[in-house]
Amino acid sequence: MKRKTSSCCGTPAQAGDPATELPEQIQKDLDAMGGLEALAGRIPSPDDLEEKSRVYHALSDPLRLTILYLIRDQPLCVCVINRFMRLAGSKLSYHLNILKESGLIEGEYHGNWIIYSLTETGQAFIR
Amino acid sequence: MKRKTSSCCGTPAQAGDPATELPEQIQKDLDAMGGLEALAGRIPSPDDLEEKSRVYHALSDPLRLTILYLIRDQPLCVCVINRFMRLAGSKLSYHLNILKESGLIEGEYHGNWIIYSLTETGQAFIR
DNA sequence: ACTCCATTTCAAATTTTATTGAATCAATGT
DNA sequence: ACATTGATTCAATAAAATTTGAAATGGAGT
Repeated sequence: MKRKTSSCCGTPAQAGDPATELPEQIQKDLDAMGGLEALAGRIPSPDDLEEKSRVYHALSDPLRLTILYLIRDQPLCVCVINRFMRLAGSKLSYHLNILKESGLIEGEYHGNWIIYSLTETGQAFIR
Repeated sequence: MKRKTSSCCGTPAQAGDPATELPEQIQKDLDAMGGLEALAGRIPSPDDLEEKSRVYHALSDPLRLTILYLIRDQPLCVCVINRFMRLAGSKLSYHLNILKESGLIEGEYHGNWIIYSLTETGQAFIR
């Protein structure tokens, strides 16, 4: 038995397909902004998406957020940070590294210590 | 052999400990803002941290970011979203659910379709 | 009631992240 | 040179997130 309307989404639209049925408001909005094709234009490049994801991932852990808030107003060495966190050194180091790789913090050696501070990017996220 | 200065960070500070040695700028900044104790005050509550983490985690995946950008300017049904994403239905559903649970998007049934749109929170993140 | 379709839910398999403890490295003071 | 301390790196393990495919749900039309 042949159906009156083609499926909306099961397969990509084909040249000969009858018009797709969609909820009317969606259809209206889509047309108003240029149709399906125009949608693609507002998605950032894959590289951009990767970069954003990396930053958000770094922010997605309570431990790491705590570190960021700790050094929000003044840089601190790892040892002072760990007065609060009370973590295994290697664990703290692991999280500091994720924050560093994502560009949210930077570390500077001062003799025996490494002093971590927020980068400009980091400051933008921690208010 | 007894050491002249106690360790900075190996163990929590004790009442009788001699003053901790720290890089001078750190020490100065710490004093200026009220010492170690004051630091704790600027860390959000555990609940806040969990909530923030959840939102950032939702944002930490290129697929999910793509979805957010797709519906940035107009709500879309799952089927239109998947015209672009070309994912297994269950996979798309999984990611949509993470975005929904984190409060970045919301879905509304319209007959056979579910129309997803950015929440206010979602809009704040996607510009 | 039955079918069709959009979408979700579930459980198993896979992949990615995080934790642990031991080992390493670099700077400092003796 | 040696011992000490702050911090990182490494390899193994544990835990969490993601992917997959099959099955279930629920609305709409017949």
